[in-house]
Amino acid sequence: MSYVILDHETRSGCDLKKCGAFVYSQHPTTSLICVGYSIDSAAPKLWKPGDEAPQDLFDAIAAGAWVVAHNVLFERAIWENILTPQWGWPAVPEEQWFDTMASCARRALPLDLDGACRLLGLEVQKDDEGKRALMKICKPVKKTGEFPEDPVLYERVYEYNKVDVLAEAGLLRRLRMLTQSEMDIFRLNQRMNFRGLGLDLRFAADCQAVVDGAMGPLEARFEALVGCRAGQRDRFLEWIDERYGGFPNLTKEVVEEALEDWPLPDEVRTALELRGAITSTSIKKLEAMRNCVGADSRARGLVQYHGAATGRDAGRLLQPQNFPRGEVEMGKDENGDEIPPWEVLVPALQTRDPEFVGSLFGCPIAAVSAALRHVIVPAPGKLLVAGDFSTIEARIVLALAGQHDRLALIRKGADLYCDLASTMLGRPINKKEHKKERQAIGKPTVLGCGFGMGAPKFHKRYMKKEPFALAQSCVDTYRYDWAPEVPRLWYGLEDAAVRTVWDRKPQSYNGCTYAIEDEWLTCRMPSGRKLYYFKPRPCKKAMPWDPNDIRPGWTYVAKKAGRVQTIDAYGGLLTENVVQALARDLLYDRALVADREGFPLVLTVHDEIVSETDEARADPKVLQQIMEDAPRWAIDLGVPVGAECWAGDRYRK
DNA sequence: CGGCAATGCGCC
DNA sequence: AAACGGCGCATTGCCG
Repeated sequence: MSYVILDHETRSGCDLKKCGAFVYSQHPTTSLICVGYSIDSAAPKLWKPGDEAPQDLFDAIAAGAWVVAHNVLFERAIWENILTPQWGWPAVPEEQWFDTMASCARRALPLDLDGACRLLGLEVQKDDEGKRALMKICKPVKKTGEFPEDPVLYERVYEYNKVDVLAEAGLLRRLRMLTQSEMDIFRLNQRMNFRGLGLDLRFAADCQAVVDGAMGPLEARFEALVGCRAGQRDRFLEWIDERYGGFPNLTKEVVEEALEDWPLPDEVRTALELRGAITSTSIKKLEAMRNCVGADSRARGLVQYHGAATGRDAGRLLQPQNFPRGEVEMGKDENGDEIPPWEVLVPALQTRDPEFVGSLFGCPIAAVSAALRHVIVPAPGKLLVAGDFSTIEARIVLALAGQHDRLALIRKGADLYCDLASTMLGRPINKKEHKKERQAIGKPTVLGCGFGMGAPKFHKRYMKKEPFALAQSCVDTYRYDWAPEVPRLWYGLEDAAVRTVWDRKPQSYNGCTYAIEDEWLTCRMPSGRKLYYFKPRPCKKAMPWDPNDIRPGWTYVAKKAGRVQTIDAYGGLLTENVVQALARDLLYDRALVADREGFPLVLTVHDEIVSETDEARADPKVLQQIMEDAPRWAIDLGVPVGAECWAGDRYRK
């Protein structure tokens, strides 16, 4: 198969990082510096605006060559919005585009070109000087508003471009493309990114008006009280310390505990409450929305294919995967029926009156925060149809562990949280009469204990105010009574992986097969997909409970918290990885079908599918049917799959 | 001023 | 006898 490596260099007054490739490519000041390309490993060639059209490139594409770039959404946006309309370049069929970033993602490598090449030890020259040259000419000079025209810098950028083309070619040679099933998912991801999410900009402006109206007075009150701005953490801490000791920091956890339980002086309490509203960062999404929305009110390029090593997508730009859920109560209408919060929240915010919003919901900033996801709307004449899988990770971990009794209960319609609480308390628990037991014991234990969390962490995270013994009892119940097969799964996966890394021979456990492939440890899962762990190395490690108990273990290299780190692999982690990955495979198996059968996808959120479709076809029951029609591997594994779906004219939870 | 690292916080 | 994980963005603080 023939392939073309493509790399555009551009300049613009638009901020690519803030606005994303689509808005950037449509910005009037954006233009090409050059296009570098290499056909079938030939030496890179360069096209510059004004040059004759690169006929060899067009011929290769017309003959069906793959068109490959690193972060291909950028190249596609530039091609569609500049090269075709302004320079007459022919359209590239959707199926011909490919992205070396996707190849990196599949192998759990860093997604940036430099980082991936460096970690792989690929011999491509590093061109810092070229990069600096590009940085100098890609933005207008602040004072004049003109782009620098220094020919020396341009020549330097042309060289830089060639180096990048060669680096991408190196990546492609080393990593190759994707399996067919991953290619299908990659293409669905491209479609999603091109469709984008519709934004109700008018409502976003309403929200911003409420924020603007509320924020000034809040800031003024804080500054009058404390004498510094709310963002100045260290100065505020000093101020608190003069009035009340015992604040190690100002994390949410500490502040919440202080507000609830400590006998704070009134002024400290007031200042903390004010600061909470003022420093609320989620409302910055309103600005992000303005920045990355196109002329047609849609924001594109929001979902990174396989952004996490497990295969989950990552969010970009306005990051649609972490909208606050909001803690606005359901009100009741005159018949005593619950009113969905958005039906009150949205009209209230549309008044743009912070005091009115405050009178209904307490803090106007918190109300905006809760309403952020409602800015997402379908196109006129369409509806959002969406749904999520019910407690999917808890179900997958039980299935993978072979905990058949609990799976049978789920199939009979039992509620997992009630069932666990019942096991623990030794008496029947039901959803209606024992809300508290279900919520405070059943739910955290089912969700928290599947991946090896110990009692100390469990206590700290879920029941700080309860006796430690209760936390211990939850953890013990899960491990020894409720799902004893699950700990066996942790140890089984750990043992299989350790043996594979030490002996370099494949080992399986419960349908997961670890093997050494090239520079990776792979884990082939029941879904057929493989997880990758880069540079696995044997190591010896002391057990947490006894520093003298040294056992074989292994480490791998991955990007964590933004930088490359060596990570210690242990059973709970491996289990978590496989379970998260299987949930993703289930999601995309169904998403592909939904997309094909009348529910064009616009977003996925880990266990949730969001589609946008004509009002006439917007039947959530049909989507639910698609989602619950589990693939063969999930049925064989015994995963009970359930989905809850809805249709509506605003995004919601 | 810009880049980088660390931290905090939102989601699943 | 066993340890939660997976993300990105905004902000602060530090460095050049």
